[in-house]
Amino acid sequence: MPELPEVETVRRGVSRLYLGRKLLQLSVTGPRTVRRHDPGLLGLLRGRTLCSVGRHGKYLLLGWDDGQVLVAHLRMSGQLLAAKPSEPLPLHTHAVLRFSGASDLRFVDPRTFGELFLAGMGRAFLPDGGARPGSSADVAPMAAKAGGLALPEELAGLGPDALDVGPAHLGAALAGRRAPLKALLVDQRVLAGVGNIYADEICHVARLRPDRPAGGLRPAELRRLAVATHTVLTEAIAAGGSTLSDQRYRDVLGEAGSYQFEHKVYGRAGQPCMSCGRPVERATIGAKGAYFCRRCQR
DNA sequence: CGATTATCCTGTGCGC
DNA sequence: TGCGCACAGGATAATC
Repeated sequence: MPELPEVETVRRGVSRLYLGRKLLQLSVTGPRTVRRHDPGLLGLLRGRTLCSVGRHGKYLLLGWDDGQVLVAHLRMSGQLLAAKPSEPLPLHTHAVLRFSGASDLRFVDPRTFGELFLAGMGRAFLPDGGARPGSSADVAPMAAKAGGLALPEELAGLGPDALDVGPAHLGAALAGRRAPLKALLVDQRVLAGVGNIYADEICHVARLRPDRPAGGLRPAELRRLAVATHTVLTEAIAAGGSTLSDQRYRDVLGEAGSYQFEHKVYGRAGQPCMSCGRPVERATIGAKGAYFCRRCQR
């Protein structure tokens, strides 16, 4: 469900409601939600004060006053919802953060693909207890920042945040690649934050077919792609993200987004293209549905 | 190595 | 109305 605009909307809500608040208790009931390390380690956060709320791509980074970072990913169906302790727990509530002077923050996730983990806690719990290949200090993530936080080592494989990429990065990352353009837009190692909805919307604004071989884009097309990426994501954030018909995505206060009303192609197969009127087509790229206009996008 | 697919889950909507 | 099936905003391990 949540892509960059939705996660950014959640980030702003968490920041507004919980920044500077002290965590009184963190309870985890879902066995799959904290799976990268011993769930009991989250007890280390008790008594800490939230001092930064960052984001890189679709990952939320909660920074605490002792330097710890709690990472959250909502995957397909996760939600972070503020609620008073007295309100009944929704089905599929897997974790509850209790704060001083604020509502509880609940992690609700029916499909259980989402996860929470404390950054930097993985190494000690690897079977061999040793260093992982490719994680040596000389290739450590350099100056990458996400809301003032250094990027945790677990996220070192991510590309730059999609709001930070320009034509130069895209040109270098797509050069020589034969995979469809859309497949690389949703590849988090290329750029972080774009998912299935926004890849289609970006391709439409850029007037590029999602099935174009990614390496074949000309300089002018790469510039359009970079501008479209920034424009679409920025406008989607301004609209509070996209809440589809299943109403699954909600911000921290339970409010729906409105960018779904501005979708040009996503989910609109057979309906007229907003630009030219030709019916929007649906193709399959990387086992996912891809929507585009054959006339407007080439 | 790069590109494709199979898998983890629950919920929903569609066709029959 | 009810049932079975396909599919869903993602990431990643396995396979070709």
